[in-house]
Amino acid sequence: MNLKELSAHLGLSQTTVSRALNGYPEVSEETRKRVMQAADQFNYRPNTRAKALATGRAMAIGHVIPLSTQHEMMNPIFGDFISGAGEIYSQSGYDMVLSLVADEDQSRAYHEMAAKRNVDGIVLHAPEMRDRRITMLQEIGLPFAVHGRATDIATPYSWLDVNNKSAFQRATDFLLDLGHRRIALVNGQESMDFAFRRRRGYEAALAARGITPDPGLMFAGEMTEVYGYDSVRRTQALDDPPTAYLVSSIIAAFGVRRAVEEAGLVMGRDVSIITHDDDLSYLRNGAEVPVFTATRSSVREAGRRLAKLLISQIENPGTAPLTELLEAELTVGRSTGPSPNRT
Amino acid sequence: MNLKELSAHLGLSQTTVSRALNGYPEVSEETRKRVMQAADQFNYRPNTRAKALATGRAMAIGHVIPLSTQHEMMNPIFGDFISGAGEIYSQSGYDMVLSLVADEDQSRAYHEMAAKRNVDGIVLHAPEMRDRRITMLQEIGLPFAVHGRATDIATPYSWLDVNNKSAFQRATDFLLDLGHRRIALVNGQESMDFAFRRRRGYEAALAARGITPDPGLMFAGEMTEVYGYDSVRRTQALDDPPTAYLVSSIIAAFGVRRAVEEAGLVMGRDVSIITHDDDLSYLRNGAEVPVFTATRSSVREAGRRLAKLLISQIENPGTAPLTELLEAELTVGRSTGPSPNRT
DNA sequence: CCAAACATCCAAAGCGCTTTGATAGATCAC
DNA sequence: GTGATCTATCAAAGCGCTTTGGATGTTTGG
Repeated sequence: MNLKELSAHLGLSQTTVSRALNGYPEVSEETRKRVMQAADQFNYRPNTRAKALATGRAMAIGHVIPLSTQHEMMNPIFGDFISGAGEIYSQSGYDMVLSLVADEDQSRAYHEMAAKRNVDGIVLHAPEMRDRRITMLQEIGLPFAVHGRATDIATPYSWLDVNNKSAFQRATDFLLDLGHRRIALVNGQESMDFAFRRRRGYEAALAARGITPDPGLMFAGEMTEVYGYDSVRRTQALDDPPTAYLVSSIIAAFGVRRAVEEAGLVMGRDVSIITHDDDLSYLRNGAEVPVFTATRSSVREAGRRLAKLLISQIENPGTAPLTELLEAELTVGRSTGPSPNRT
Repeated sequence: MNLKELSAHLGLSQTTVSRALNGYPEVSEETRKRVMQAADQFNYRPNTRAKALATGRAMAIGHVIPLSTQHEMMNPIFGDFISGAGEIYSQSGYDMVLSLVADEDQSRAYHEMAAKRNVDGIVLHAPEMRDRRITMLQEIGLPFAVHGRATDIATPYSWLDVNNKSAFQRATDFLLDLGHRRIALVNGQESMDFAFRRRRGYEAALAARGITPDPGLMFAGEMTEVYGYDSVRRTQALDDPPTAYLVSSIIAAFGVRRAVEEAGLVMGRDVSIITHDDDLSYLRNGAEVPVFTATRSSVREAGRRLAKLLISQIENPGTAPLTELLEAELTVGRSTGPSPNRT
């Protein structure tokens, strides 16, 4: 059933039917009601393709996912982010189109999206430190918003980010207050902007107390369970092992806990752990009392907000870029306690 | 730059340019080359919307994700599945559109997708035992393929599934061969078809050795870390605790391991664990020697294959439904060993 | 040398919608 | 009673592409 058939059946012009359905005022209430009813009865939905062509709006938002084997962006947090964003999209009538693209095709992919005009805007994921994709998208002129930020990009753009620096600074402070002095950082890949900022926060807190960061206690890598495990194994073999671990992901934190317990140490007594917690739906941090003390920020909520931000950007073209900085909350669980080395 | 402008610039008709770009034979090689070059130079890409309208093909495939809070389908395996499917889609020129839909809107969502004509086919996720969505899609007449199967649906449809029954039957057999007699099943939600089949496999293996399944050893629930942990805590409190655990997800297996180790037991000696392993990119089962003995089947590969299957279905309408049954491999790791209770 | 076959190209219709510009008829002001 | 204003409707153009059905010139066969 299409517009033509529907209007023929009603004995009205396509114009009138279209107007009636789209809520234009120049249609009598009576006919509008009649049209609505018929549309309902025949389960009429305007053909998206035709509508998009006529209006110039695709009513879709693109997410380009780098499909590299190196850093699997299709990672655990992605599902939750998408889930949050998708919620808003469906509320606002947008579709979400996902493109998985090999790293070397990134540039081509964005240009293609712009030229093919099948999305009204783009969400950029996992920005690196001075991500070339941002300037690229600025040149292309398609609305976009970044989940995260990229240090060293001068021209303004829309983004939403967690205050990673402050979160890790506060977490480090918290451990320092508990008397810990040897604090290991089990960070994500530091070419990623968020990881870089977290390290800055960690270092800033140490510096404020006159402690020089020990390179032997700082790790950067893919945030897997095994990575967390290995980091502990290596540091516990040191002469002066750390009494606390600051971890960038709850998955790695699982590995950290495993290694700690395997070494016969008790978490929260012999060794303290703070992890960043993206509040993933399938990896809840304990029930009533959190297992881990954590810097928590829901990535699903981030998805929701970034979606809103981008939609507003799309629907009000010409406005200045929007930005939003979320503060993570520091929630205390059972994984932290005073340093055993406290004098 | 659109077709009109491009052809004007070339001094050719739109027809010829279109034909040249789409590889039709009635164009001289010389002009084709000229057209190709100009298209390249101006970075011309046909407008998807217009093309879709003209051809009647959207060149997109829809994934409808139930957005229930009850069972979070946006779960860890989803990212990997999508990643595999997306790989094939981009190779074949399809876009992937994701719709997150609340459970109560499922029916409406499918009808809408069909009426709006913005996808050429649909992938159905996480089928329940006699999933109503399948018959619904059959009635609608939009091509679709199911990741998994639904018991008790008579009319044929396209699906791709892991042989869950055989996998869990073999795993149970493997444990029985090692002398285990008290084997716990830590299963997923058994309204899900895959979980139901796994239990059938488990029960079949026990029955073959004349063992009656003990309801006190069988669990069904959301496959979280804490769920795995709790299952062990409960069973180890029994008079006659199990010596082996058969687990439906590697995330739950982490929890099982944690509880086992916390109880002072050694995995692979005092207690054996076999888990199903979806071979997730960010949750690798150990390095050289797998940590867990596992029934393994890559969900990413499943995504790839199901995508191919659906595309073939779309491009050859009228052919019989396609089905594919993947066998999981049973890989031996360090989590299994002879039963300590063996006489 | 002429009709048939072929190789290239083009004008125009059509995909299903929105939107512009017009047209009737009703209502109003005076 | 008449021109102006509103109201409710419609015909037709246009979005950017593909595709049908010619048209034009060139070869080819006999």
